Order: sequence, then structure tokens, then C-alpha cells
Amino acid sequence: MSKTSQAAGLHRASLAKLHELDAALELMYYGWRGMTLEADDYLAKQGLSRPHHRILYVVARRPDIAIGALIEVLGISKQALNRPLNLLLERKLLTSKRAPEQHRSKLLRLTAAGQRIEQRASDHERKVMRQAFERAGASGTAAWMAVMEAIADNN
Amino acid sequence: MSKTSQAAGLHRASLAKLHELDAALELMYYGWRGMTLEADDYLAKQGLSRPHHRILYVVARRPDIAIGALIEVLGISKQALNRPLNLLLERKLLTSKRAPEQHRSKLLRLTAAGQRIEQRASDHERKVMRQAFERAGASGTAAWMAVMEAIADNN
DNA sequence: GCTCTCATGTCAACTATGTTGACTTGAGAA
DNA sequence: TTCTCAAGTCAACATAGTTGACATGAGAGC
Repeated sequence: MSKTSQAAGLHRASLAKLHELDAALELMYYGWRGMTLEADDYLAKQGLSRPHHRILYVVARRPDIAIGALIEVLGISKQALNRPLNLLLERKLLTSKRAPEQHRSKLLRLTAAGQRIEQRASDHERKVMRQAFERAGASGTAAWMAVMEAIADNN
Repeated sequence: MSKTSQAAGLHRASLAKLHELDAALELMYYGWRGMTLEADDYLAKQGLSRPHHRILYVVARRPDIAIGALIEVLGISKQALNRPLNLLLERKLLTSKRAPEQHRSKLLRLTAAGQRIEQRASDHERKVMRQAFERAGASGTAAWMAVMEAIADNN
């Protein structure tokens, strides 16, 4: 599932820069890894991984979401969702129940255990972000967010 | 290999924020996707994908790198490197030759075709970054880099 | 009541990216 | 000549995704 020592061993490699913006590309890559490293480690200890966390994260923020809506938010196929979702249901981190009036769709919710794991995993990620923002101050944080929004909304 | 329409269809979902820093987590996620979307698309058209690009990117910046060193920089196993690397050699995007004095290791280099593909794929990523930086100005860009460095060096 | 649609569930086959473990090969060094 | 080291290769496996095909069960329309 993961390999702490090996993944952690990958520090920022020093590569010659062919273009001015190469540093930015590498910062995106290592930034993503830096943010997710501890969370993935924690998840691996729980026998879970990134896709499980994505499901938990979304359901935490959209309680009673239907499976179809979850598929849309995650951007994966029904079949790809199936296995991680069933694992979360078996492990009782999620519950699914039919809606009272809309019997067609199943509504998903986190159990207390699911909430705990979602929160702890996300806390690892938030901790990394908080530390970086503290160093940067309010104006640096605002600038970071503005740049990230521009990158995210590019497509 | 990829699915343009489907991946592009995944826009930023609006999720309730349970914590102040949730927006930052989502910006990291969608930022990574925003930066890599067009590059991955281009690579898919060439029958390549992200691991191939990573190899090409590193070899471009470390000409005559040995396979063992490449494994270290990429942080993957020899066996995992094997298939994408052989594809790049077969497609003549990379060359490998024995060192003149150090016959043990093979030295990797990009061919002209390999350089072209590496450059075009990275250009897609740099374009996204350049546009975001232009909007943010020099000070915003500097702030973004400072925050990303803090995130990347967290581990 | 009968049929049609729609959300969900499930099976199979496939691709890609990664892992470990075990073993070979070929060159250089002791 | 033997030892070591870089590289290559084979098997088995895990995970994360894809399409396609088909089943089921509930509501809605006629």
C-alpha cells in the first residue's frame, strides 16, 4: 500500500533548470507529495488509501449524497467507485440508506468511525498547509490562493 | 490511456467547507489537475503518459544519467522503471550507451525526437503556470513559490 | 396493471502503474 | 579467478482505473 521510508526518502532532487518555469513545475510536484505524504501514511496504517480518502472527504462535506452524484464529483466510473466504496461500507466507515421519499437513490453518510478517519487524514494535510501559511503570512497566503485558483481554473 | 472529455468535465466541485483550510486542500488537488491536464492529453496522443514524461523530464535535465541514479531521482523500483524506459528506447526517444571509462553503467540521453516531446509536454505545463504568474505579478509569484517550498520541504 | 426509465449493482476483461523476490549477465576490481 | 556491482528479466501480486454487458428494483406514465 505504501512504503514510508522509500517515499519519504524521495527528497527534492536537484535538476538543472532548462527553463525559468521549471522550478514551478517541480514545486507543484513536490508540493503535492509534501502535502499528501503523512496523510497517505496514516491511511495506509488504516488499510486505506487515497481513493478511500477522497470518498470520505466528499461524503463528509455532502452528507446524504447519492452514489450518482458522488461519481460525478469524483470524476470516476461507477465500477471504479465500487470496490473502495464497498470496502468503506464493510468497514462501517460509511452507511447507505434509501431516501424516505426518493427510494431510487441511496444516500451516503459517514459513521462516527468514518468521520474520525476522514478528519485525521485531512488533518495531516491541513497541518502541512497551516505551517506553510503561517510562515507566509496573510498576504502571502492570499497570493498563493490566487495563483492556485488561476492554475486550477485553467481548463 | 486518458479520456479528454471525461477528465476535462471534472470541474471544481462545490463542497461545503468543514475547516478553514479545506479550500487550500482542494486548491492543491485541482491545481495539480489543472497544470497536468493538457500535458497528459498531449502525451496520450503520443501514446505516452505521466511516467514517460517524468523520465524524459529528468533525463533532459541530467544528460548521461545512469539508470541507477534515475531510479533514485524518480523514487520508483528498477522493475517499475523497466517498462516505460524500454518503450522510450524502442521509440528512439532515448538512447543508452555504455560510458567510455565506466563500462558498468549505461548513460541515458534524449534523442532529438525525445527532446521535442519532452519540451512540448513541459510547455503545456509551463504555459498554465506562466498565465497564473502573469495575473499574480512578481510579488504574488514570489509568495506562491515561498509557500510551495514550505509545503514541499515539509517531510 | 404494464411498460419504460433511471439509479444502482455486478460480472468480465482489460490497461497501467506500481510493488517484492529471485535470478542472470557482463564488466571491473581485488 | 573470484567477488562485486549495475543492469536486465521473470513471476506474482496489488491497486486504480477503463468499457461493455447485463440484472434488479422502484417510480412514473399510459
